[in-house]
Amino acid sequence: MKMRQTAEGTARPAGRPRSEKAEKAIVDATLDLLGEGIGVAELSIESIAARAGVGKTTIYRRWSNKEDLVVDALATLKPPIPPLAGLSVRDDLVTYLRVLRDESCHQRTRCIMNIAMSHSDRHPRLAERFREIALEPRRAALRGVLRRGMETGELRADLDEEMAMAILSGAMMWYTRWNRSGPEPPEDVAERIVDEALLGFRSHSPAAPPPMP
Amino acid sequence: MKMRQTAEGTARPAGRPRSEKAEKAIVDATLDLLGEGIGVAELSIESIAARAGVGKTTIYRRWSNKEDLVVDALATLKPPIPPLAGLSVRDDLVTYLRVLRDESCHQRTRCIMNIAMSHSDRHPRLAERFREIALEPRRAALRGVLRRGMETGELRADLDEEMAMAILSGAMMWYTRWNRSGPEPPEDVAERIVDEALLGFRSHSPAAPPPMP
DNA sequence: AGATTTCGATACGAGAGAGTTTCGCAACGG
DNA sequence: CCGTTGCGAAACTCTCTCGTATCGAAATCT
Repeated sequence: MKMRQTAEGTARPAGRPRSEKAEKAIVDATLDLLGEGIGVAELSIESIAARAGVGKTTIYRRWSNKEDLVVDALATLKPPIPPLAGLSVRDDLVTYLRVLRDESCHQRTRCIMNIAMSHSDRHPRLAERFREIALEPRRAALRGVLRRGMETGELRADLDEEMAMAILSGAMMWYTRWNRSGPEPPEDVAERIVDEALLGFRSHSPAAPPPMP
Repeated sequence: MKMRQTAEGTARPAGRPRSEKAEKAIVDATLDLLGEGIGVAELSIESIAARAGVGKTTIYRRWSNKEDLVVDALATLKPPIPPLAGLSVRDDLVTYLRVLRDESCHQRTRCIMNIAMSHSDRHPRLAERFREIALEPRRAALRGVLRRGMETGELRADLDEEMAMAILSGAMMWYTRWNRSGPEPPEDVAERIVDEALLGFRSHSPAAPPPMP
C-alpha cells in the first residue's frame, strides 16, 4: 500500500505532488490571453504554457484538451455581486446595472462575455457552465430585488420576473455593445434604463388605470 | 491606350474580365461556412475555395486577406425589413420583434450575429460595416415607429428613443440568447416584451400621474 | 537511500493552412 | 491572330501548432 492518508482522509499517491501554483498560473494565463481578445480558436496551448512559465507537459497532464481547460478557467471566475439591500428597488437596480456598465469598460470582461456568447451554439458545455457560475448568481440577486419590490408593492404584483430581467440586462447589453455615441456608455445609462423600465414595472395606483388609446 | 470605355464611362482593362459568377460563389461560400458556425479564425481560404469550386488564386486576386473578404461578405447581407405601417404602434413593434425572434431560430442568423458581436472589439472595421448595413436600417425603421407613436400621442412625448430601442432589441436578444427554458424562445415573446415595455412607454393620462412611492 | 511522480525544457514528427508560383486553357480587345 | 488578363488546378515553401517523448532536477513517501 503506497498511499498515505491525509488529514481529510483522501488517498494521496506517492511521488512529487502536483504544483498548485503551476495550476493557478495556467488558469490565470488562459484568462489573461482570452481577456486580451484572443479567441478560443486562436488560443494555443503553447502560448498558455509560455505565458504561465510552465511546460506543455504540465498542462496536458491536467487537461486533455483545450475546451476543458477553458471551461475550468471560466469556472474560476467569481462574479463580484454587489450587495443589494438598498433603500428602494430603484437604488438596487441602479447599483446592479452600474456594475454591468462599469464592467463593459473592461477589456477582459468584454472578451470573456464575447466568448461565452459566441460559443453558446457550438460548445454547449462551455456556455452552460458559464451560465451556472457567472450568470445565475447574478440573476438570482436581481430576481431577489424584483421579488422584494413586488412584495412591498413597489412593483406590480403581476410583473413577469423573467421578462423584467431580460429587459434590464438586455437593454444594458445592447446599449453597451451597439451604441456608438462614444467609446463608453454614458455615465448615467443605469439610471436611465431603470427609470424607463420602472415606469412600466412600477405598480400603478388604483385611481390611475392605464389609459386606453 | 488599351482601355475601352464602357457605357458607364469607366475604363476597362484589356484581357479576360473577372468572373462575377466566381465572385458571387466565393462570397456565398464564405457566408455558408460562417453560417454553419465556423468562426472567422477557423475559416480557411482553402475551404472557401473548395466550397466555391474556385482556385485560391481567384480569391487572393480580389481580397488580400481574410478579414477583407469577410467584411465584404457580410456587406452583401440585405436585412429584410418588414413593412412597418400597421394600425398601431403596438402592432408594428410586435411585427418587428417577431422577425427578430424568428431569425433567432435560424442557425445562419445566429452565427453571423455572433461573429459581428464578438469581433466588435478586435475588428472595428468589420463591426462598423455590419452596423451600417445590417443594424442601422432596422434601427431607422424602429425609430420611425416610435416617432410616429410620439406624434400621435400613443407614446410619451418625452420618450428616449435610443433607450426605448435598446430596451426592445436588448430584451429580445437577451431572451433569445440566455433563456434556456427550451431550444427556442416562446411563441409570444414579442408580444410580452412589447406589452411590458409599452406600459412604460405609453403616455400616461394627465389625470393619472405616476405614483410616488 | 530508494521509489515514484512532477517539474520545466527541449526536441520531434505530423498535419493544417497560408500565401506564392507555375501550368495549360479560356475570354476578351485590337 | 496576338497580346493581355482571368481561370482552376496543382505543387511548392513556410510557419504554426499539436500531441508525444525524453531529459535531468526536484519533491515527496516509505
